[in-house]
Formats: sequence, structure tokens, C-alpha cells
Amino acid sequence: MQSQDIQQVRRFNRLVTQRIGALGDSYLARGRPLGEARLIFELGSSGATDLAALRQRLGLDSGYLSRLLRSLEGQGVLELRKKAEDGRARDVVLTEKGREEFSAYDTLSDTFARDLLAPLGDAQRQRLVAAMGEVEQLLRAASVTIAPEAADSADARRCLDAYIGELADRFEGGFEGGSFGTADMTPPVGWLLLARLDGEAIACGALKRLDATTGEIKRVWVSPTARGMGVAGRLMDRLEALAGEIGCRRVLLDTNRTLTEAKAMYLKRGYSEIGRYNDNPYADHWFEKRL
Amino acid sequence: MQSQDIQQVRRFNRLVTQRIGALGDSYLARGRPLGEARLIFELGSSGATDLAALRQRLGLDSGYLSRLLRSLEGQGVLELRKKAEDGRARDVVLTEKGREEFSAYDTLSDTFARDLLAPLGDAQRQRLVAAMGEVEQLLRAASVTIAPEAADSADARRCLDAYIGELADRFEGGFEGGSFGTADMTPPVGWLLLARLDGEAIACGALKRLDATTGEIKRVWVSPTARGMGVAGRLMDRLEALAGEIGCRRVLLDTNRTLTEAKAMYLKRGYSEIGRYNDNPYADHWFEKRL
DNA sequence: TGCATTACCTGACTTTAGTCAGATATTTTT
DNA sequence: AAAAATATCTGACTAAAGTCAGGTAATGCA
Repeated sequence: MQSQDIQQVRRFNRLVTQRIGALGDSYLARGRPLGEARLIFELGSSGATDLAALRQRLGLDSGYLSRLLRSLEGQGVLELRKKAEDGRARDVVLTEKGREEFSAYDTLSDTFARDLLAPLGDAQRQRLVAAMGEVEQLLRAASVTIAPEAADSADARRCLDAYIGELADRFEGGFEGGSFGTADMTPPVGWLLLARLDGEAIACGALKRLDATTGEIKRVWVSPTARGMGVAGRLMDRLEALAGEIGCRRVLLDTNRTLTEAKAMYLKRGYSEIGRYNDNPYADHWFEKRL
Repeated sequence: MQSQDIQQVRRFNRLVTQRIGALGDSYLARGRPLGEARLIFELGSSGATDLAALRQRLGLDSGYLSRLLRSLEGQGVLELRKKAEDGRARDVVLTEKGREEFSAYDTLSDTFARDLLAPLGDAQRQRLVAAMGEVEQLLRAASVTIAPEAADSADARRCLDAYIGELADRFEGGFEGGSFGTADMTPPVGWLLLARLDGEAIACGALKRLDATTGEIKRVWVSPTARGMGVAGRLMDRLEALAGEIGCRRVLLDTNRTLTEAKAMYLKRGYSEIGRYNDNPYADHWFEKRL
């Protein structure tokens, strides 16, 4: 990483917090404490929620939230209602007045964005919008975390099932594998890595030990919403690193002929095509990489 | 302006305040109230300042600032000294300890930036840094304001003198015009527009009435530090609009052969070359645009 | 010289944001 | 049915941030 990259990021951070952060806050508070404004904004964007979820999302203390809600309830902005299933818990909903407040915030956000772009000509505006899109996408990509996960966790299940669903859609003859067993993704036989974006599981990939010096990479899948962010590449990096750590000197993998992007990626990453090494009926190509 | 542009700006604002604004603040406070941290940061970046300037820059109440300074002085972070010229006013300087604190913030900023980039691969990192640079430059461009200015104000003088200095450098035979008189940039004969970025004058341009339906655009200059931001184009827009407002149906302008970028811009903006319309000894090309 | 102005300081507030230890009511578990 | 666990609320705090009305000393001006 170059020092001028760091400097660029710092300049960016400084300018952007100054121009957008600071201004945006006061702009959007509308004479109301920021805490209250944040709450209304959150409720307006997400509809009804139970308090626990709200507390979690905004990172608020339970006592503090309770008081904020009481105050906003008093202002007629929102309503609290007991949940039917659980008499202890409550749901919050914006009232009509609350929805109006929210849409005022919404309009202000629009105005703020519009004023930001207004001084620029068409060409500059387009460049700015495009660059913002790029920064946004890459900042998102940068906050993806990858970590080992138990293969039987709910998130792991969700990813693996989505993967199977996609195989069934894409393979010419469908896919009849059912659900994967967790055994060969559980140490010390195998490992499952899960990628998360803001807590949500968006990708997975597994490594299985074939023998003392050989690993096999399997079930690399990225959620359609997270594609184009380089997550697959980072997963492969981590899986290969993991293979190295457990003593592998080479990794193998197979793929179906319909998964052309996957094949291209393997070649780009230094895998070379080899002969059939397993009896996977869905595999058409087999690859190897020396570590 | 397209509605999807606005949406992109809003998504960008949201993500960036979340990822950079919020995190950055707590990251940089170092267990110190944010107000104090901001003060140290400001002093570290700008060196010694008098209180009035500091108050203005940070937007603080005089009483509040006074207390903040007292507290930091007590911690040995800064010193207040009476000004020699004015016994009422004071200057603030960081002590050695203060400078150390500042450089700790500096290191933290670096770390923060580094951590942001760390998860990305080379290609993605380069794209992100490039896009950040683009956003930064264009946000800066977007905050340039253009307004009429008295031709004899200090800022106007500075711009016009810089313009003359540049002409003297670039014209093959030098430039012997001395300083411009303010008469033909003063209404109702003429007008001077000044462009500012964060309060600093960075560009100027003048319009002079030649007759009832003819205006002349003169002295369009952009500070070298502000070039490439499209300021010249925006100045021309405003000058032409102004010409329209005062009843002009065409605008004229002349230029020297060494100012090739200017000539290219005039052609691109719809000016067409005409014969000599004045006796300016430094002019080699004459242009006209119908409004 | 004396009066208005200025630059900053002090004291006495308020609001916002947040923490924490129980209290209360309602499930869930045993 | 009693005990344990939950979900939220209440009361009693604290720190930070900010406001405002004078107060004091130095300066500028008539």
C-alpha cells in the first residue's frame, strides 16, 4: 500500500465529513435533537419494528431508547403497541404525523443532494455521480469480513442452500445433490468460511482435506447481490492460505461447464486444468494449483 | 438533473457518514471530549492562531472556547500568550506535549485510512483511491461560488494582479499594462465576478459594456491551484448570463496567441473568430458570440 | 481625559446524550 | 405452581456541549 494512497484516503475523509457529514446532520435534524431525528428516520425507512431490533440497529441503551420513544409518543409522532405473541415486547409504528415528518426529512435529503450537484455542469455532474458510485461500491467491498463458521449454523445453511438452488438452476440436467452434509466442512476434515457484509452472510466457500498435502476447494458461492465486489477472489485467497496453514502443497477443485465465470477466475488465479481426479458426476473440468 | 443521480448522492452520503464520519470521530477522540480533540487537531494543522480566527473556523461560542482552552492549558497541551500589538487579544500555540498529541491523532488517521484499504486487493484499492480523488476534486469544484465583487476590494486586487503577472510571463514581449483601473469594472459600465473556494478568491472575470447591445468579456483568470475544476467555464456562463441581463445581444472578446487553452475554450463555447474590433496591442484573435 | 468599543473571561444556566441499577410485567422452564 | 429468564421501564445519575448575560482589561477616538 502506497503512502500517497493513505494520504488520498485521508484527504477524502476530511473533505467528505466536512462537506457532507457535518452539514448533513444539522440539515436533517430540523430543530429536533439528533437522537430523535435518527429514530424517526430509521422507523420511516424500515416500517414497524420491535424495540429490540431498533435498539440493536441504532446501538442505543434500553433506558435511553425508552425515554426517546416516550417523548416522541408524547409529540404524537409514533405509537407503541403491545405485541400479540408476547405481552412483554412492543412494536413501534409511525403515526400519520410521524410519516409526514419522515417525508420532510426525505425531501430535505433530496434538496441537500440536489444542491450539492447544482453548481456543476452536465459532464462534471456525471463524473461525480459515477465516482460516488464507485467509491460506494468499493467501500462496501472493503467492509466485507471473512471468517470461519460452523457448517451447521443458520447463516451457513442459508448460503449453502442458495448455492444448491443456483446449481439446480444452472446445470443442464439439474442438480440432485439434496442438502450437503456438514461433516466434510467441519475441522479437522474440512473448513467453511463465510463472508459477511454488515452482519449479513453474503458468500461462502469450503476447504476439504483430501490427503496430507492436498486440499480441495468446494462450494464457493457469492450472493447475487454481492457480485462484482471481488468477494470470490478474497474467499479464494483465504481458502488457499488456509490450505497452506494445514500443510497442503496443492489444492484441487472441479467445476461444471456451465459455470464459465468460475473457470475464468480459476485460470486467472494460476490454476491449471488437469485430468479427472474424482467421480463427481456434475464436474466437467478439474483444476490444480501448487501453493 | 436525473433522479437517479440524486439517489446515488444520497446513498453515497449515507454510506460515507456511516463508515467514515461516525467511526472516524470516535476513533480520533482518543478518550478525550470531541471538542478538545477538534481544537488540538485544528491547532496542529494550522499552527498558531489568534482566538478570533479559531472561534470563527470552528464555529464556537466565545465562552465555550475560553473554557476549552483553559482546560487544555491546564493539561499542558497548549499555551496562551498575549499579543504584542493588542493587549486584549491572545494567541494559542501547542506546547511540545500538544504537538505530540497532534501527531498521535495523525498516526491514528493514518491507521484508520490504512485499515479502510487493507481488505482490498491491489486493483480494487487503486480503483477506490482514484475514485476518491475524483469525488474529492469534484466536491471541491461544486463548492466554488461565484458572485459580483467590487473591483477595488482586496481580493479583487489580488486576482487581477495575479492575472497581470501571468500575462507578463506568458506574452512573448511581456506585458506593460501596469495595474488595471477599476472604472470599467464598476457598474453601470462594467462588472467584476469573483469565484471563491472556502472563502478564498480563486478566479475572476469581467464584463464591460461596449454599447447598448454589445458586451465585452475580459480578464478571465483562474488561479493555478484551481485549474481543471471547470471554474473558467462557470465564470463564462455567468458573464454571458449577465450580458444578457443588461440587454446585450452579443459579446466580444479578444485574446493573445500564446493563450491557446483560452482560444480552444472560446471556440468550444460557440464563439466565432471575427476581425479586429479594438486596438488592444496584445490581442491577436478576436471573437464574437450571439446570445 | 473620558467614553465607547473590543477581545476575551466568568458564572450560571440548559439541553442532549448516555449509563446503570433496580422495578415491573410477562413468558418460559422446571 | 414456583423459579428463572426476558423485555421494557423508571429513577437517579454523569459528562459533554452549548448559550447567554454580564464583567474586566485594553484600545481607539473625540
